[in-house]
Amino acid sequence: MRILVAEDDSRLLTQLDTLLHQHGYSVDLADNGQNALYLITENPYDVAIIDIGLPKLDGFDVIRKARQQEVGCPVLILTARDRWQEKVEGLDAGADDYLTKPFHNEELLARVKALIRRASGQANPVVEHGPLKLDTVTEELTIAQRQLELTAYEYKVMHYLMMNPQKVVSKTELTEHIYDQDFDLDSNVIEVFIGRLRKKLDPDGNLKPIETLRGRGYRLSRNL
Amino acid sequence: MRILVAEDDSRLLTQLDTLLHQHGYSVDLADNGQNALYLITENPYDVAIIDIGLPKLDGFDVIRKARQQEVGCPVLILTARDRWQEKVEGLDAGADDYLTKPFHNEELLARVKALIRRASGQANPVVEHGPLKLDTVTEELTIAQRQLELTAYEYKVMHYLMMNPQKVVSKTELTEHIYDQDFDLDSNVIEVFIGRLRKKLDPDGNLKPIETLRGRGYRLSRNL
DNA sequence: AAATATACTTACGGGTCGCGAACAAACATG
DNA sequence: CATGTTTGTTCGCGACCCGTAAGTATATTT
Repeated sequence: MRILVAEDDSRLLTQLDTLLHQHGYSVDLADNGQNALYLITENPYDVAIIDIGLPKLDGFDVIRKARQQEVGCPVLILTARDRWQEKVEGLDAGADDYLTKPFHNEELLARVKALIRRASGQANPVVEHGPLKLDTVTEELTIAQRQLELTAYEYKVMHYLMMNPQKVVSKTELTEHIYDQDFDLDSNVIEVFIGRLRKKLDPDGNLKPIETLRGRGYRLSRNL
Repeated sequence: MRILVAEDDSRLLTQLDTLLHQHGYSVDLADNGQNALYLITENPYDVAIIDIGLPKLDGFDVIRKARQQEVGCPVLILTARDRWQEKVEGLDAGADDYLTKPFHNEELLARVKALIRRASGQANPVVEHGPLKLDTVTEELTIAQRQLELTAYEYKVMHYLMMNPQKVVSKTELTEHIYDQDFDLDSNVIEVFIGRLRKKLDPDGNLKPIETLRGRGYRLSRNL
């Protein structure tokens, strides 16, 4: 999952960067509104965290202009505690949630997770698809009661697939959501991870939980 | 489905080319207005994506002159962000939708898909014809609940036929919509694909879902 | 009925794409 | 700093898909 963070206080910016990285997100950063707007229109983020008091272009405008251009990604705004009225204006501008500074890391993470879930139409933190069960809180994947040990990136791939069942997910799409800005799109990492996942999910090779559609992408098998 | 892209920024042009190719469209390119106008009057595109700021002949003129010559194909115009007022003039000139640069790839694809659907009078992403059901999101075809595995080109042929039921579709028409400019029209690929489709759709040969009208083309059987 | 045109079938080659194995690099851990 | 794990690259093999071409069948015309 890929997140945009727009915040001008550089201390807080790096803090958010490391925090989100630690929790497995890919992060792009902006320290002013112009840049934030550019990034959010150019890349498919799963969440954007935007401070209201940004230089060059304030957070409200970033959101409004992004929404004008039909950017659908969930937006979480940050406001100073003594400016809580701003939350109303922010939500009007098209934000989805807000948080007043200062905040607990856990609080932020929880909101982010909630937004991602809501966006994918999953109210529940446990995503199921046939015998597959993915608990997004504990990051555990089980297949037919058998629990699997996934590495961080294996988890990311699986997570994205489970969030988009019944859909053909191209390798580019996966790459764009799992890595940040500058990553070589011609790499074959995705193929490698799909391979590793298949081996773990289905060592004997009779279930075929991940289907390949030549030239188009991957899809979770519907008959499991 | 075949698309014309008219854009003078060569970076963006190639980006659009690859993006659309990745998603299974045939693409013709123009980097100036004159060429764009020539191509759009000469070929049956399913969508045209036209930048307003084209050299030699601007996007407005391309659209106006094309409409004068009764070119009916849906047009999506691209405008710079700070020129978003142009959208009004563009829509007046005969465009069907607009998008401001920069934009999300996903956004563009969504618009293109919507235009194609709208043009064929299909509001719904699932096209049905008798026992045939084609989901344009997952690219899955089912016939009487039985799901078929189609290859990329088999899908394209089927898609075009389903978008034009009750109509005789000639081989040339199919070729023109499925391939781009330089493709040998004397080839018999279409016949081959029709054959492959028939075998998959109707292995026993009693339904005859695709009829041949000798000398004129093919049509989906109306009594299914 | 023969000749011709059109469509269908089949088989094959070229090329692309995806997969797996092995290796290298980056990172984490003690 | 040494060791083990995770991540990402390279490369060769194999499978699949596309398009061609040649031969066969079926319709249409003469």
